[in-house]
Amino acid sequence: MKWNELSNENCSLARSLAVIGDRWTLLILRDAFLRVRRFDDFQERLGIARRVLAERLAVLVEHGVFEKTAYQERPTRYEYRLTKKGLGLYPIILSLVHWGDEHYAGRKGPPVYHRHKTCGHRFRSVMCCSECGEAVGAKDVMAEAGKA
Amino acid sequence: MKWNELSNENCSLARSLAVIGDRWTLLILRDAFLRVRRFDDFQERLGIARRVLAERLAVLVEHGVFEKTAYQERPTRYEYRLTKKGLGLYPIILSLVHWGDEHYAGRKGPPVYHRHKTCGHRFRSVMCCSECGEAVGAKDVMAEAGKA
DNA sequence: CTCAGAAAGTTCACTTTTAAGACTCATAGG
DNA sequence: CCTATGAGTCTTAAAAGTGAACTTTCTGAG
Repeated sequence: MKWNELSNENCSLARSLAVIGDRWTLLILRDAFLRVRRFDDFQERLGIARRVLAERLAVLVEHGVFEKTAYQERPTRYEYRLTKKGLGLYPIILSLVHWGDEHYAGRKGPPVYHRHKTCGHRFRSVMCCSECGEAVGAKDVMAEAGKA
Repeated sequence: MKWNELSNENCSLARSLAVIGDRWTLLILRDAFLRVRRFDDFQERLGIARRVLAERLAVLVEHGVFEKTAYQERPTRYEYRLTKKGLGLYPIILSLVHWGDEHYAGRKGPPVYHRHKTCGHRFRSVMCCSECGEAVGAKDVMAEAGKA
């Protein structure tokens, strides 16, 4: 299978991966959630080849994950901001961070903590059921075929 | 940056990606959560090159995501089962599916629904705060440096 | 005016990774 | 013996990634 055929699969996971399931893309997104917005900042923080960064950003803009807007004229300079759709990726990012925290943090604990502004506590992300609000684990879920 | 240097980064997301952030790995895991366990079954369902599949499974076993156990002797045949650590990846998978459902499902709706056995309803995964239980969005979170 | 510098890319010449598909090996059944 | 099954390995060919230099459009300093 070629990478771009992935978006034709009848699977939401595959279709998500076609957009963000790339080595660099998730690191770009991580930095975006840390408010990095400019080409050179991404490039320098990640050490990514400029060609690859340009291509990934273009894909993400095309898919509406980032919005490319000028932050100054003369010379025109652009920045990349997460759209609403892009912000919707946060659970994915946070789940990845959380799994890494749990299994790969050293004795000093995880490199970053997350504080929930609303309640004021440091927290972990927990996956919950939209209907009953309880925490959900892999064993509590049954997959059912949809119409598509 | 080379891919294996990723695990040396002081970032939980990068360390997770070093293990599962690969094009194919998340598709393998998707199938694993659908109870696929054998080499040929993975290979056939995914259309992945056998060499790549063998290599990915080996990495995942090495990292304790899968456990490789013989399900018969003479000739010895193995199967790959998710460990507890592997089951912990479910939130990542489900978040990816959910984002795909939300943005790439056609008019027929998503290809797969998930039912919460405990409460009996079809549900979406919602990311919640471990402390107060409320739903958490990107804007509600503040990152704080840890000691590591 | 000229020169240096910034920001956001492009282009080029290679390396490294990935992948497709044939091939191997051990064993079982007929 | 012949074929089938499961779980891989091997060989090439194609795709992706890399680092360095180059481009374009301005600004500000000397």
